[in-house]
Amino acid sequence: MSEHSWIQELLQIGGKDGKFSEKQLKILEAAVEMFAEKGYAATSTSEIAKKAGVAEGTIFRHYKTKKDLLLAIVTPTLFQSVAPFLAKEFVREVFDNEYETYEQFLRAVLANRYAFVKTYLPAIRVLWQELAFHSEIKQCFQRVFVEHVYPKFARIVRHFQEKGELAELPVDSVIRLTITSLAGFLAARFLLLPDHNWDDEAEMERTIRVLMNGLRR
Amino acid sequence: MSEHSWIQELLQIGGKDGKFSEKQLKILEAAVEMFAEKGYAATSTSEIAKKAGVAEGTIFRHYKTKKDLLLAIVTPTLFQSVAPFLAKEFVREVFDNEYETYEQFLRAVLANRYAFVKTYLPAIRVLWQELAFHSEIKQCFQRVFVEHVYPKFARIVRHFQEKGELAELPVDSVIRLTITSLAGFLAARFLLLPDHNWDDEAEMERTIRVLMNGLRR
Amino acid sequence: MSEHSWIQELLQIGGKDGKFSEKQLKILEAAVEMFAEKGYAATSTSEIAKKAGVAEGTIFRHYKTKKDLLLAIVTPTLFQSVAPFLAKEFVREVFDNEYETYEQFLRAVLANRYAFVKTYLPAIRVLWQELAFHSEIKQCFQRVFVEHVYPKFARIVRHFQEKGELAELPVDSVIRLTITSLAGFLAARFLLLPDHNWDDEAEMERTIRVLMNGLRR
Amino acid sequence: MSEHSWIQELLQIGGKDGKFSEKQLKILEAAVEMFAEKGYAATSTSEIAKKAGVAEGTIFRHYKTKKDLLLAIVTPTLFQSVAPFLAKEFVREVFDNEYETYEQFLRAVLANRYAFVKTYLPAIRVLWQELAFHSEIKQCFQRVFVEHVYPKFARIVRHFQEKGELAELPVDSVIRLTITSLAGFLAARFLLLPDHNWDDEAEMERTIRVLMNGLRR
DNA sequence: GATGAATGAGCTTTCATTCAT
DNA sequence: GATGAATGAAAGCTCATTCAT
Repeated sequence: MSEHSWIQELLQIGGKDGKFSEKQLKILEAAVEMFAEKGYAATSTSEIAKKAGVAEGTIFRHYKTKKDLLLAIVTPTLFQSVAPFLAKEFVREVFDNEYETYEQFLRAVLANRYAFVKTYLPAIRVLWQELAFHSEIKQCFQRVFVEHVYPKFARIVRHFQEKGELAELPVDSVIRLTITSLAGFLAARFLLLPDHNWDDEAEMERTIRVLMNGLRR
Repeated sequence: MSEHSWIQELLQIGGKDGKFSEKQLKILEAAVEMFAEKGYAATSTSEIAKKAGVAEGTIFRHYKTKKDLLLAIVTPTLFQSVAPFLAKEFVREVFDNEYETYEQFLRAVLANRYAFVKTYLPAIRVLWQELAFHSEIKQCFQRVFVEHVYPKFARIVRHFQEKGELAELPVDSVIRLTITSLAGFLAARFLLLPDHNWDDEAEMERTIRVLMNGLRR
Repeated sequence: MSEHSWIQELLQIGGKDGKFSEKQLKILEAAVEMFAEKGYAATSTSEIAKKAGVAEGTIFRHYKTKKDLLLAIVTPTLFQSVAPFLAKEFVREVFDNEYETYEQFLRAVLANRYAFVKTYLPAIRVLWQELAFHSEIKQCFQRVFVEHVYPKFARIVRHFQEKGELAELPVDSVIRLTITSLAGFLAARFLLLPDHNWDDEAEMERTIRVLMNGLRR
Repeated sequence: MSEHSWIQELLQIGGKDGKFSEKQLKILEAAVEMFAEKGYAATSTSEIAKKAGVAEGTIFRHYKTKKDLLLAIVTPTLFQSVAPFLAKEFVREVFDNEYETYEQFLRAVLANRYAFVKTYLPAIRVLWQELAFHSEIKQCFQRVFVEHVYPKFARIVRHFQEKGELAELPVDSVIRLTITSLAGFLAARFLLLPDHNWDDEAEMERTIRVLMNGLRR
């Protein structure tokens, strides 16, 4: 019946299946699209209601304020954005030699995040834009990064430095350079020049190769 | 008398000295700060007027609409952002062996753009945020890039590929990787983690080094 | 419950009964009165709202712009102003000897329009004033006149010229003189000197008599 | 030097020659035209200033308020509108047999007022429109009518009733019917259907003829 | 649970008017 | 006398939110 499966998937980080009614999904879908296109502040709830095909009041039955609606979109997106690092089995996979090299690890991460961004682009746009203006979101982002992403990432980097693959640069710098490289590709690919004629496979390959040449001992 | 020299400098891409009155500069300064902090759409003209210490009507005497005020800030910022590539002597400097290596060239560009971003951060924030929502700005940006930045950048890259310094990667990819690396550093440094304890000299050095290791033959 | 029957009647040229809510009628009534008193341009929507006892936003829920509110009043008034000539049975009545003479016909028309103006005076004032400034209204008026009023009026005049009652003046002049005489009386009576001590019956009788003496063979 | 002679003539009801400066005339001319086209309330002083080619402040140097500017146009126009009846020699001319019949008298008045309206149409439009909204103008108009126009007109009507030319209708009705007929022609000719293909001579002749047929004993 | 009319605060913009130059 | 930058009140209109149905 529902056509909104992508929204539903994005929002269901846990197993809360069936939580969203048909109308609710329409509202969320309409909101993501309009927020991505015009920005949160420049989108009116009446526009969202019209696009979603519901009455204005219906929005406020589900979300007490317009901002709640934004957070309902942005918070799950934020968590999904760093999902691999939240997964319990993730670090174990690295250390259990599922990835023998940092390069293999990068390749896996990039492929995974590429697919994620491609699927959920509008929601990511919204997150990215509004991050700058809403301190709750920014703080949430920083907390997640500091508590979950950074420690695991650092262990992985140190692991491959000890294995001799990576040069003895400061761990923070390696992380920063890595994220910048991968995110830089995704930003260029999907945000800045989405209409450019990209050879995705090749460009990802080059991105990894150049980065690894730079980072290797 | 005036304290707004930084705005004045930013906006005077040509030699239009003395063009801005005291009140106009106060308006522009207040607008940049508020737009950077809360976003264009979420900032009201009455807030700007109050912060600038002028009557609301005064804003509209100088800028017919709120959007005109935005463009008065964003357009010069956009041009200044790519200013080195607009300068006539720029390419000549490269080919006249002012820069013997791509690495030297990168170092000069990064130092220059680092200073620029540091000085004009709020205006750059505004440009960066609103680029996504206003097609006129986006188109202007793309035109400037395609007509001025890209061709010169490509010549430089080819020059150093022919000299044997750079690997024979596609020119577009070299440009993309270069911009991503430098802009990625600046974004991390000034936008994402401005409060982190950065050792700017060292991190810029590492950024250049890793990138060059990646790009070298 | 409702006290606004006159507005409701005026606006319901067709059989759209029950179309207007209580608040909508209050808005229309307040608007007609204020437009008549101060003119459209000099009346603010906040004044209308206050007089109507509704919030200002409520006006704009029903009428997208202030001008739409004007047109909602003026357009029906315009049609009602020439209503007799729009009625399908009207011409037949004349030719079926319901009126044996032009004089009888004039008497009927004048009595009818006298009652109309007396009842809907404020709305007619508004129509009359704004006709001069809004080309849409003027064009609508001209179209209705040329397509509906003039042809029927001309047939009637020719009919009584052929019967020998009216002199062989140009039809256009007869129509012009007739309308000028009747409308002139109504304008003097209700617009220019409403406070004068009028003997309406006698003055209407004189108006008809003098006009007919002038037009008769 | 000046091109504004018509305005100057209209405004100089007395012999105040040379009273208006070049700029003042430009302001008045621009104001009349815009008030006639859009109405007093819908015309801004800045529009007038732009059209007149002067600074906004200059208007307020000559006329303390926008309303003063309106009155500076409307008051002279009002007096000129009934000018014949204000002229001292006017009644004497009638009784000294300069006009042997009411019909001759009407013909003279109509020709004179026709020329006046044709020359000063925009100012008359303004007077006519604003009369309805400004009680000072209305009162001024009524005072002039009651004190100057009506008594003289009444004497003339009685004169020709005594001479046996006019029927023994109430004097007020004769005056009303006369004014209505002449003003009705001028209104139709210049305000309602200025673009119609008028044969002015013939229509004026018919107007007089029909009216006289109606009023004659 | 869903609706949409109603609200009133707040938005961008315009305006008549002032005043230092 | 003329200017036009500056004003701030008020204009038309939009908006997030409420609530009776």
